[in-house]
Formats: sequence, C-alpha cells, structure tokens
Amino acid sequence: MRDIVRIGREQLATSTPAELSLRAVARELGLVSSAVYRYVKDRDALLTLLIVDAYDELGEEVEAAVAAASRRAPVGQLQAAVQAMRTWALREPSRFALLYGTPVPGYAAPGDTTNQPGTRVVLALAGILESAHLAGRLREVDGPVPRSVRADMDAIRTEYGFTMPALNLARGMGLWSAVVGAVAFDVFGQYGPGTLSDPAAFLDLHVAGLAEAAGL
Amino acid sequence: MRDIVRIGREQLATSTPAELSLRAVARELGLVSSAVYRYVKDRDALLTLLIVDAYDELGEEVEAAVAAASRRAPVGQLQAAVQAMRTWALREPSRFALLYGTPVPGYAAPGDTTNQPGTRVVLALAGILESAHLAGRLREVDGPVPRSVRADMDAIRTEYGFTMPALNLARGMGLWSAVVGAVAFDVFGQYGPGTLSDPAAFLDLHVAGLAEAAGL
DNA sequence: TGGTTGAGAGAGCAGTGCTCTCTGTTCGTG
DNA sequence: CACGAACAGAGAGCACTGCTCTCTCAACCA
Repeated sequence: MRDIVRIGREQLATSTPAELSLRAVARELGLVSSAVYRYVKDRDALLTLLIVDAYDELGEEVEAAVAAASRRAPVGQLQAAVQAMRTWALREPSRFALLYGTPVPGYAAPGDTTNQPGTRVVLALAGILESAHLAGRLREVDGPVPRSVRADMDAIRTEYGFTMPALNLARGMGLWSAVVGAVAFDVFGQYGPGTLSDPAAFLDLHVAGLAEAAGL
Repeated sequence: MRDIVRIGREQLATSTPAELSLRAVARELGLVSSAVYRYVKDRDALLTLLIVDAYDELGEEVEAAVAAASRRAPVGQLQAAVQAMRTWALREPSRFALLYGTPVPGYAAPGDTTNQPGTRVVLALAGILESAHLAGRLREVDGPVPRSVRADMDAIRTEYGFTMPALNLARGMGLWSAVVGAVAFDVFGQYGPGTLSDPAAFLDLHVAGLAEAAGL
C-alpha cells in the first residue's frame, strides 16, 4: 500500500490527476494491472489515498510555516502560511490540482476520510485569526450580516470553539477561498503570462489586504 | 463547425472537461470519429473552441448583469457581476471548470485565440472600479507597494487606459482571483456540505468586503 | 468527359479502467 | 506432517479513448 501511494505520488509529479493511470502505477510496481485491484478497489480509491496524502503534506508544511513565524505579527503569520501553500503548490501542481482544482469525473470525496485532513489548512488560517482575537489584536468587523450567514458562522464557532465575532469569521472564510483562488491563478497561469513579474510579492500584498478586511 | 461546438457544449452539460470525448461528439453527430478530424485538428482544438465559446457566453452574461445594475452603487454592480458569474457557473459547472479549473493535461491555451474573450470578465470588474474612480467614488488605497508590483500595475494601467491608483488596481486583481476562487469553492463544494445555508448571501457579503478593500 | 477536391467510412494501433478466471504460494490447524 | 483455506499475482478479455492511414464515393469544374 505504501508503495502504491508512493508511486502514485511520483506519477502525479509528471502528469495531471486526470492522467493518473492505475496501469502505469502497476507497471512501475512491476505488477500487472489486475493485481493492484487487490489493494485498491478503484481508480477513485487510489485518488482518495493520494488526496489524503496530499492534504497531509500540505497541512504539515503550512502548519510548520505558521509555527516558524509565531513571533511575527498575525499578518506575517498569515503571509507565511499562504506563501508556504504557494510554494508547495508550485512544487506539486498536480497534487494541488487534486485538492483544489476541478473535481475528478464521478468522484465524490468520501467525507470521513478526507474531511479531517482537508481542514488542516483552513484551521491553520482560522487559528491565526482566533489567536489574534484572544490576544486582543483583532479589530471587530461589524456591519449588516444576513441571518443565514450569521447562523452558519455561529454553528462553526461552536463546532470549533472560536470566539471571534461572526463577521470576522466570515471574512476569514472569504480569505481562505480567496487565498486558494489566488494560488490557483498563480499555479495555473490564469493571470496571463508576464503580467506579474513577482507573483510572490503580489500575493503578500493581496494577503495583507485580505487580512486587513478580516480585522488584522 | 457550429454543430460540433453545439454538441460539444451539450456533452459538457453532463460530463467534465476531462471526459469530453471526440468520439462521442462524432457519434452524436451521426459521423464516424475520423470524420470529425476533418474539421477539428485535435481534441485540444475542440477544447479551445469550447473555451472561447464559454468565455463568450460568460462574458456576455456578466456584462449584461453589470449593465442592468448600472443605476446601483459600484458595490452593487460588483455584486451583480459576481452573482451573474456564480449563476452561470452553477448552471454550467463543467464549462466553468474548463475556464477556471485545472487546465486539461497537455493543453496550452493558444494565446491569441483565448486571451481576448478571456479578459471580458476581469475587464468588466475592473471597469466598475475605474468608473467609480472617474466619478470620484473610489477611495484611494495607499500603503507600501513593492517596486515590481507597482511596475506591473503601471504596465496594465497604460495598456488598458486605467487611471485608478496602482494599489486600487492591485486590489482589483486580487478581487478578481478571489471571486473566481469563491465561485469555484461554491461550485465544486469545497466549503463542505451544509456549512453555508445561503451561499449567494455569503458571496455578496464576501464581495462587499473585497470591494471595500479595493476602495469602494 | 475527365480530373480534382472534399466528405466521410473503416480498419487499426496503443492506451485506459475494470472483471473474470486461473495458477501458484504461503500459512494455520487438525 | 498433510490438507484446505487464504492470498498474491498472471492473463485474457470487454468496452472505451485519441489519433492515423487508406480507401471510396459523390460533387464540381474546366
């Protein structure tokens, strides 16, 4: 099983998730394709393994970056986290695509398996906001919040024990999707060739703006 | 050619870009697969046709939404544009994925063909900011801007004739990628099931925050 | 009328996911 | 120690994919 995941990861280094071939993994493993089906039910199951694997590695690196930046201001921690994410994504574009790109065809993430590792990154980001709040360094963002959104945010607050105000949390979730979107633009070249000469610097600036909007 | 694009579009209604099959298009067309190669060089060429087609339709709808909201405040226009994008994306998830999801395997967008239609949406967004600026309704965002980013923004300002300050434009680009990221999260279900009971309302709130950060 | 062009058909190659059957080995237990 | 069960892998086969090559047939034009 470890070998299968390892080889699958290697395949993803040189091909996109859609191209990942169970037969190729088998070949690399020195087996015939049908043999692999003893260990992996499906191509989808293999993808699930690789998704969990990727979430874990990304989560690890982001958490490490946040820890390494623990003495910087909250904004700096956010920037460190996001830059770690960008670095990983540029190094492993296919695995990034596996996590945050187009979902593979008929694939539905088997909740229990991928949900927990999938939340590590967003929890790291939210944790920075929450820590800042607990330290009194989070400006409360106020303004009209639709009923439904407030209810959703309250549900999240109780589930994860967050104490920051609802609108700050909402801005945090917005920050999360914005960050993933920005990294995806970068990795997938959506900004257009040559428009950004220093994408990392632009990203830092972008994150600073998002952080400000979230109350930092 | 029109039939090919039409059928390709229909195929994308029920399958993901990665699954789009030239043979299936041929079958639907009552032709044998090799016949289609008279009109379309490649599967990639077919994708290019569909990408341009999708960019056009999306651009059309976003521009129409902005026009219909021309009497609302700039923030409202932005929200209208983004909601139009979300609505289209939810109606056509595969085509949205084709534009903003994981790039297909060996596919490199043939610049000249797709660049122009691909910029319609972002130009619509930037146009709202620029109009607000010209009407004196854009607060100048200031702060330290890295040299490289300033140079990039200046290049864009001259290319498209924007007069808004560099940092506002940078925030505008950030808004763009953030919006795409948010819509992608929504369409691809990245927020997790049941966490947002009213995603459209959340999106409006999110856009309001982004707009505020961009100077509106 | 004869030659050229275009449209499409058909076969074929290499690859894919997946299933089914078959062989060989290993291992636990009576 | 022997026997049956569990396991690991091989091999063939089906339906599908992209793409190429050759061939036929009809239309059209000088």
